[in-house]
Amino acid sequence: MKQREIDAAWQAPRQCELCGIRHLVLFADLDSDDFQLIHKPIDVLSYSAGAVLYRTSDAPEYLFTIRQGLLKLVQYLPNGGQRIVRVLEQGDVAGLELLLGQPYQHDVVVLEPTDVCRIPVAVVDRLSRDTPRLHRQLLKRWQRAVNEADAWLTDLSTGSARSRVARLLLRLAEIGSADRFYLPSREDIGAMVGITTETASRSIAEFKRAGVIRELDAKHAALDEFEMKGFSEK
Amino acid sequence: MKQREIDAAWQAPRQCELCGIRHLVLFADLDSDDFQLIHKPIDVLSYSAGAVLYRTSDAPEYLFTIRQGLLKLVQYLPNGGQRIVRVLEQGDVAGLELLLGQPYQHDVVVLEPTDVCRIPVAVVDRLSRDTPRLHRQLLKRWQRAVNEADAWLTDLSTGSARSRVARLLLRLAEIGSADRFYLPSREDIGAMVGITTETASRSIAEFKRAGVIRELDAKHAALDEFEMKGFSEK
DNA sequence: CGGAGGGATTGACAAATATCAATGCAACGG
DNA sequence: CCGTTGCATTGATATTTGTCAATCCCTCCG
Repeated sequence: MKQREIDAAWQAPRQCELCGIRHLVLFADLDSDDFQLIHKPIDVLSYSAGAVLYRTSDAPEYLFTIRQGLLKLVQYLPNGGQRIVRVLEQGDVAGLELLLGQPYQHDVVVLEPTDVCRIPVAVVDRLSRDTPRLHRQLLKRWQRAVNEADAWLTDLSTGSARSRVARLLLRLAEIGSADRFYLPSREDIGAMVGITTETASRSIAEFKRAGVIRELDAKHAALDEFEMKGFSEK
Repeated sequence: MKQREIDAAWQAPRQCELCGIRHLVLFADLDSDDFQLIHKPIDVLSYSAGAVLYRTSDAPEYLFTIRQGLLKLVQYLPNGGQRIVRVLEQGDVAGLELLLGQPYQHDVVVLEPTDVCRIPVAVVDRLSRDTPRLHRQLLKRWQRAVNEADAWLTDLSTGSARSRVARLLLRLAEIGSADRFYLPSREDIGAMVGITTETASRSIAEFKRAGVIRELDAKHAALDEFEMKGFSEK
């Protein structure tokens, strides 16, 4: 066990340098010397749908870079209500708040099979202190989070239920591949746009009847972007 | 004119070092040497209610540190709708997105008389490149923005109209002084919590009748926190 | 003083959404 | 293969919220 951890720690710098999607991730701008500052193991982990990356109550130990997949960030109201405040995809980072000493601010749950790099917070802290090359990437990640959050407020929390759902699907379609996007459960759709499960279901059913979306399998569909934009306006 | 600008540039470092609220602002951690890197004028400006700090269409030249006051960040939907996505108070920064090369993401409008430091983006860019002491403060500002945005999604965009308004007022009460908080126009309340002006008005009127809030003047009120928390739950 | 103008409030009604309940559908395990 | 289980869908109503319009209340200005 000890040995394995040490191996991982030793290999991490090399593996990171060779990472196929490094241009997309937090460590994009680091150089060889920077990687030598990594003295704790960074593990690549895979999760399947429904798995929990972490909960707000978990010990704040790791940041996660999303290599592949889709996750939801859930936040709870004092009265028990819950709301999905964002969705993470390739290149996003979960747990940035740890860098400023905060506990995890969300529960993070896997929607589509996901691969992540699990990075000890100490590693990023150290790099953050000693290499300016990480700073810009950190700022970019924060900025992206704010932009997304603002968009969820303006796009997904305003207007009629149906148009909110339409705008959500257009957003998910941009994340997905050309003709296939992740269609969340009706309950999750409701939690994303602030409506009930039933109303979400009615909207989706209506889109299906109108032929604006076509169900491919239980969790995926294709949509007619032009038509859907019509629905998104009122 | 030229001369005045040069004077300002020369004075900025000293004035910033002596700033009475420096512990609250972006430059909190800078040292004397850092301030020598400032080669463009930082001006302190005052705005009265209704003034516009900037619009999305403005040239991206300045960041603003809020010394005092209250402002709203407004974002527009393609179909013309608008939504207030956040409110800024003392210590907050407007225009952080410029540091990453983005244009202004909001229109920023003064709600209560406001003093700001207007900082040329080049100054922050330079400091950001050359002093790590600024980084932590930048990250803190971004983090605060995300936390606020998430809270606006969960607190102010979920539940019945009345409870959203209640939660908004509780939030504003925390910003204000002990027994006096800024009570926005009904139209702004609507734009903050995603309901119509009329529904906002009905909620406020109901709170007044129930004695949960007391109007002090046109734009200020006091509230009974305990009672209001009752309303905020359903 | 009187009148104009800009919010705020209220009422009446329409429309949208939530709620409660039943049914349909498909995957899964025994 | 059949029953169970977990969603999704749909229907029937109850509530909430939006819409349209009128009135009220101030403040400002001539």
